[in-house]
Amino acid sequence: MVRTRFAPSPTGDLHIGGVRTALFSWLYARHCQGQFILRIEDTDRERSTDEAIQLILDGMDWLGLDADEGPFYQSDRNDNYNNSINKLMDSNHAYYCYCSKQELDAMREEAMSRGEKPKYDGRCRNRKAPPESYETHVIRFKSPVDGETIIKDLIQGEVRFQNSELDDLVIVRSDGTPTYNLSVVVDDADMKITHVIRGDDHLNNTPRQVNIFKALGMPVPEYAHIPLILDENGKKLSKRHGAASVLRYKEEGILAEALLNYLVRLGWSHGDQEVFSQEEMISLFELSDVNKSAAAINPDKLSWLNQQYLKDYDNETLASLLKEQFERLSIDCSDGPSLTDLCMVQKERVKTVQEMALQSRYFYENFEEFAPDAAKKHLRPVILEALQNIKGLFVELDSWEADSIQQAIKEFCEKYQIKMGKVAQPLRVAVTGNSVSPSIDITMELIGKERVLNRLDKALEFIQTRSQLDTSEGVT
RNA sequence: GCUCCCAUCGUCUAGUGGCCCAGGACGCUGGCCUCUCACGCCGGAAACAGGGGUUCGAUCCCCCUUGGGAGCGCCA
Repeated sequence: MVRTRFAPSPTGDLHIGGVRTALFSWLYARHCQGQFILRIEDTDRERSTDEAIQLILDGMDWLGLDADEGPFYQSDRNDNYNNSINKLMDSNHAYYCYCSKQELDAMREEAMSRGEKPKYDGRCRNRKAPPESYETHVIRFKSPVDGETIIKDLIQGEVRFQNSELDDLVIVRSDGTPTYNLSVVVDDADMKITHVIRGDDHLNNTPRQVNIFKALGMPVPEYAHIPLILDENGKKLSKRHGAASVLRYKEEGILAEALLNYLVRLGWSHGDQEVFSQEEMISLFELSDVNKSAAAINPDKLSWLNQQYLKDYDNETLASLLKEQFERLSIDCSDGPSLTDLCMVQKERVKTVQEMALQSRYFYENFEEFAPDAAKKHLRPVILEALQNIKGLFVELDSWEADSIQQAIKEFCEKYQIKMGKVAQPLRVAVTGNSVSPSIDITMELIGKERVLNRLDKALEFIQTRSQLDTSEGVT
């Protein structure tokens, strides 16, 4: 049974780099019909916050990355760590170290000046008794001195580390709490994790962890280190670019499905395919198809994918997302067309749900002014008479539906020998206030007859005022 | 500084010695469709980091250089 895990530390936002790690882990578990475990690594009590934990849970939930077990919290597992620490001490795989901070700093500095790696030199390793005076002590792991540790990474391939490069790392702090390298190993062992899938910033830690597994007599899991994600400039993720919470994408109107699809293609591919349903992702995902190099995020491509998903999205579901956006933007959508009808006509002309909300204000709210550029171009005296006449036709219409509206406009165009485009644009500006909207017939239907007629009056008035202004200024 | 990892169009990638004077996607761009916007459709420009090998033949294998990244904490 394959068991994978996602083990974030709640010290900051769950950003898309973390999400992709979670996604790969989750996909692999699902692909193998195994289990996916969520574990919160909160051993650093200073920096861990409840708020960050909640954000992680919310993010995972939004994306549908469901865990079969957990969330487990490291802060609840002290007994497990203590057991393992005792085991290591008893089996002579760990020892007390009494070195002071100053001593360690001096040691590192000296090593650097000699052009060596700043390692701990193991001076407390064979100490029989504590020194005369000391302030505190930590526990260090006895790392093997010679030989090499080989990692057969499922993505990076075989990676060899000389054990002489590894030093005796601290596994218990002076306050008695375990450090990361000890707790991951104990947790992964206890939780019977078979495949550790994580960012390749952990690759260098891996030999240390492997050695602890061995010292504990526990089976070493398989490792798969996935490359990091870079921001759009190819730099490390920062708050400004990509490192903000994934939930921000939700706020911006990105669909969970689209984000997942986007993320799965970062570092993984299946031939030329770009769009994957969740089922396809699960059945096609293989660790052996994951790339070794870092990938930069590309907001344009995410937008494009989002649009692809949007245009085929279920109207009912989309309507509820749209409602959230309206609320977020403080747009009152109670007086106007049904949200599902709106979704139907708007979903293929916008890139995000947020954009859809922003582009749909005029269905619910009256606008104060016509967009200047649009009005200047389309609401001109030459069109005054035509608008007046066509308004008359609209007034007479019994059924206010796209079909009948369309027919009225067509008849009008034929009668007066005007091209559709000549009248549709002025109409559009008149009833929406701007020059972009769905096709004019459906737009007018959804706005509603009364509003359309009112807005036409307003437009006619606008043109008249304008033509008077023009003549008084001697301009035509 | 030391150790480890990486390197195909601007970006995401296909490619596992001949199918490649390198394919797809985003973006950019020319056009078609069209009541606007968008969708859709048809075209275009755009890459194997450099140098050595190995081989009849290298994007693909090996080495070096260069360039990126990660780690070297009582952070995770």
